[in-house]
Amino acid sequence: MTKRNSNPARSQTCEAPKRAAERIRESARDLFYRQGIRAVGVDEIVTHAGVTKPSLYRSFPSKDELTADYLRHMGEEGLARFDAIIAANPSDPRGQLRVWLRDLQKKANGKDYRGCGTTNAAVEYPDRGHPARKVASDIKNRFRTKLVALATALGAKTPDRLGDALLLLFEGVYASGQIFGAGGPARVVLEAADALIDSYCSQ
Amino acid sequence: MTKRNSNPARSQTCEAPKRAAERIRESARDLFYRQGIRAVGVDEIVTHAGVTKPSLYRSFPSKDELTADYLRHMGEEGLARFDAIIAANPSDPRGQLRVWLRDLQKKANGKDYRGCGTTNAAVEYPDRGHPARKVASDIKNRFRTKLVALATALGAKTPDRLGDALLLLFEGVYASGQIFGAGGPARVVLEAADALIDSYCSQ
DNA sequence: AGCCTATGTTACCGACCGGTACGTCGTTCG
DNA sequence: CGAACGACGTACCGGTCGGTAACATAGGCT
Repeated sequence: MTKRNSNPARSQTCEAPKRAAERIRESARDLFYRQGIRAVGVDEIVTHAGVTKPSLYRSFPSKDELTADYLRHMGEEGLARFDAIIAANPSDPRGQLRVWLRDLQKKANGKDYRGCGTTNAAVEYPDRGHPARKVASDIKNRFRTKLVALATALGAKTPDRLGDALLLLFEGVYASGQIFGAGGPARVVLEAADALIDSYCSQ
Repeated sequence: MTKRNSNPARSQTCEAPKRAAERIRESARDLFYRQGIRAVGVDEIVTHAGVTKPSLYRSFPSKDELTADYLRHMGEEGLARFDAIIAANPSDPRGQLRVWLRDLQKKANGKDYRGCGTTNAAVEYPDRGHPARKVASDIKNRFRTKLVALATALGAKTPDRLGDALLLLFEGVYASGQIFGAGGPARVVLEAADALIDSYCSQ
């Protein structure tokens, strides 16, 4: 039996869907990221969440839409984290990037690192009409824009190109991190980024 | 291994009745690469190949093994292509890399580019015990070694690190190519590689 | 009280999944 | 010739997939 929660603060103003939907979101996020989206069935999700299938389909129209929701949440969170690091180190763009990269590198060295969930979703759903793929593309485009802004702050001669070069590095860490694990190519990302910055900012 | 049983008297060339196994291989490669492995069922493969399911299971013990075979063939081919470019431009390592990169870039600009099938397979099969994943890891390790050799030829101070930096770039092109399509970050890979080489080779 | 909303319970659907038992055909060769 | 053999197809299996219908229950609200 699932334990019943006694939630005294029951306001209808925000987030009326109290438990089930959120538990499903968390479970889906966990399972989708670790095992891949197509590899996880809805039965596994509801079991992991301690709810039942109808509860899932009351909150989400389909598995595809649940997937899109998963990507949306994770993507917005990632972009917000990026912004937070930017805000925490004002007027030091190189330091901002370093913090972000070191953080990424640390995660990429984790035993069960699985790369970027957004990129992975794009791999699993190549069809550009798929709801999950649309969200993934949106997130990636916005990240690309942020990197161009960062490259501008870094003083690049061609910021859009430095931003793209850095994006290549990021995607490289995502992929190689999950393929090679600790000790993989991701170990050089800091110095590689420095090399790119120096090259694009020198005159 | 498939049994060698071609009859010399019967076949003028291995042409007219293309063997079922080979048709299956080709179809699997086509479908797996374009749509993803988990997205393609064995029924779709045999239909596309114009054969029937038992023919598949006579040549391959399981879908997982067919997948491993697909990755093995594609990977060996890719590594051989790399070697061929190296051999075609002796004593010009930078030129070798440029040829390889320009070729990759051209493919990455294709309308339905889907990145590296090996990387994609690793994304779809995170379990390191899976036969497909094992093949993928092997191919990637060998590619990494080749890049270190190239970095050595380029005269890098720390060839293993330049090789890894270049590998990050490659994986970046694979991922961003299929996400952003033409006009994506892959457009800067040539100059980014040059920047990395210069940095790692300068003293 | 009586409703409303969110959830659980059970049972079910058709489609598709990977995989197989077994029959058939055509060639080869004693 | 005709038996043996290797290549292939027909038909089918049990399980799982995403998704749904119908009904029960429990608690908060007016």
